[in-house]
Amino acid sequence: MGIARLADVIKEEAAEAVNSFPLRQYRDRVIALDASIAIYQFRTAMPKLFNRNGENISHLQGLFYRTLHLLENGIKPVFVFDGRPPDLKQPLLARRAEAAGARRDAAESRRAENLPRPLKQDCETLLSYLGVPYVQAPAEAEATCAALVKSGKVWCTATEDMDALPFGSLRLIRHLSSKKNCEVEEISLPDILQKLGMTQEQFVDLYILLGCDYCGKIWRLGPKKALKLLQQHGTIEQVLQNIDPQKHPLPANWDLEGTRRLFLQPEVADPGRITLEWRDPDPEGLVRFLAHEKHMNESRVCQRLQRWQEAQSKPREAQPKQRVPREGRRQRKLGEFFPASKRARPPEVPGPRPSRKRQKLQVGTPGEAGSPDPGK
DNA sequence: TCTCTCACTCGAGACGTG
DNA sequence: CCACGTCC
DNA sequence: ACATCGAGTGAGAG
Repeated sequence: MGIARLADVIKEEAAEAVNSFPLRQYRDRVIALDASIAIYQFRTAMPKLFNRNGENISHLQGLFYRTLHLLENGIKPVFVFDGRPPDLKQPLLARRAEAAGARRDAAESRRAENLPRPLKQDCETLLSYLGVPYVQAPAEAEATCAALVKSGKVWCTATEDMDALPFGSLRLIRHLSSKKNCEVEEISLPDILQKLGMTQEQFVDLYILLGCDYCGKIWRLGPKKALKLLQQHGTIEQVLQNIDPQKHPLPANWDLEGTRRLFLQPEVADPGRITLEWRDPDPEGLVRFLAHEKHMNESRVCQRLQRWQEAQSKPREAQPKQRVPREGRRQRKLGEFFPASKRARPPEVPGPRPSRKRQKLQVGTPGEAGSPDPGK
């Protein structure tokens, strides 16, 4: 909610903290993604895709395509799942549920976990077959993403949500999708703090004044004034002593300390106890799971996997100079994806299998030879 | 008059083809 | 390169 | 087996 405001403030007052880089610069970088947000977007924002059992599989399709796109660009993604929402967020969730209407007991039972159980399990299964690690956050996913960045295990957080910044994610990238453009917007937290002349604590205060999800905001105190007053007085308490309480009433049940603590000492997964490993995607497993079990269009799955494979076998695209030694890449042929039996295939598609020869997929080991650091 | 805030609406992903 | 229709 | 979230407008207050 207050996210747009923060984006505006940053663009206007700390434009130097925002840079655009081509996606290629993130080759070999570990990037944390908020899984719940992505999945929810796939599920809601899209023409819903139903398989023959009437199950909505938009999230699988979306996650499959998007993750392969990242892998093709040499990115090492790690997905972070939301845990239990903090108590301070309950009023907001309740309001949303109420606005949504009808069912409050359903909302009640759903409070513990954001995503329906089977939905999440499907995604975890898919990620496992893709060889991509995922992390279960105890609370807000953004908080754990930030902790992973701070620990150095992860290079940056990829999200459209600005929450990661007050949580302390040093780098935040946006617009990470497979658009033609391939330009990624990177926001540097240290640069923001330096340009605004603020500490992280003051930045959190700013975020609170802008109207974060965890507590109400002060009436008639928008981005411009909030920034100016905070820079002038240092803390929200000091700001409050310098504005007219009549004109700027505080919201009810305003837990300022609790909200600050939520950002500054959030409940996160311990990065020290997390090991991130990436394996090659398992094409056979993917076809089995997506096409046979979940009834995604089989030829589409295979086509996409094949494209991924071809991209693997010629990594020269990114760096024409540095050639990956041929020995470094082990190539192995896999059996046919399609089991010899054409059973599950209803004859509705007359000629869906044009080139049989290309159905053989090869698994290549992604070159460990990395490119030098991206910007700064 | 201009700036700022707030309430509202709308679009949203990835692919292949032409 | 873009606009458009399909994905199940 | 349900409803998200931010960017972009327009009205109104200070």
